[in-house]
Amino acid sequence: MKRDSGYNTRQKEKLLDYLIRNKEKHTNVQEISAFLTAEGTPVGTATIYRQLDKLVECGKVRKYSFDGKTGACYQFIDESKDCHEHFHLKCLHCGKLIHLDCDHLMGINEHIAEHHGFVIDPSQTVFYGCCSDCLQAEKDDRS
Amino acid sequence: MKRDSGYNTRQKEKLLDYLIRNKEKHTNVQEISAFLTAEGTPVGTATIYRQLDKLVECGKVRKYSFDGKTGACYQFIDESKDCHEHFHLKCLHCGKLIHLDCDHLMGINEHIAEHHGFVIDPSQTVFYGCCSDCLQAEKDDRS
DNA sequence: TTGCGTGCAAAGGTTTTGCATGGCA
DNA sequence: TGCCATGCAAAACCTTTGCACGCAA
Repeated sequence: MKRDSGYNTRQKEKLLDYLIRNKEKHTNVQEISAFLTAEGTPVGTATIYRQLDKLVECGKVRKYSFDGKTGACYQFIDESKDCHEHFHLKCLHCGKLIHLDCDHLMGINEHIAEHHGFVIDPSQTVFYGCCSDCLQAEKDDRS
Repeated sequence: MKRDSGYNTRQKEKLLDYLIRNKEKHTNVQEISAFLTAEGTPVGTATIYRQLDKLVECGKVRKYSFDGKTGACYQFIDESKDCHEHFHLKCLHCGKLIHLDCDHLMGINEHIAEHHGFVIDPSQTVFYGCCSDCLQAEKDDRS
């Protein structure tokens, strides 16, 4: 993981500002671009991609790509939440991201490291599936 | 999930044949196209996508979207193998994809369903981290 | 004959890249 | 001043779509 070297530019500042303000949700390049343009401080698409790459590279932002069609999602990593210590669940229906603090699950790391020689990076790993709300909604639909 | 209705065409046959022959690995449209072309029985890209969609639709093939850049991966579902869904490990360093058949890990599903009300879709879930080869290589680098 | 399947090319969308210019340190 | 960052446009990719023609049933 690289360090956050580089110049401080208006674009970089605006982008980071937006990401931090929206750290509780996933966002994407289109959204960022639209917002910054609306704010009167537009930033070129290429620049957004390049800066996001760096932020991902130095561990400040998490990148999710689960569907090539909709494009990648990005989210600022809230240090105070200690996201390296737990897994994430993402609902494929409503897009909700769930932070999962569970000691039982953290045992997965050890198991896989021991039995499969593979070291998992929880901050990059997301379980995809369907959350309880959406399961309930589906059930209601059928009845 | 739909049924496998439709005509039997040369293209469909060739595609399915390729998928079955390579059921132990993930493949993608580019690979399929290249192979069929090399075989002297080329199939149009659009047709491959359309047929794959149908196969996914009727549950014969699983589709993976790891990261938008490399495009989606497809794999024939081997019914006979009692090939329950398994998880995948993807090495962030060398990009290797590891299929992980492990009963212990499948217990995760039950745990999360029971304790967290969330139903995981293993076909969409990938553990990211570092494989044993790359861990070894890193160790060697440092020494 | 009917209507789905196919191939081609074009379109769509996301992400990357080349290159000249701009701006931080 | 020396680089890195930016912006624009073009390119690169993956995937979908429109349309005329082909082919299975």
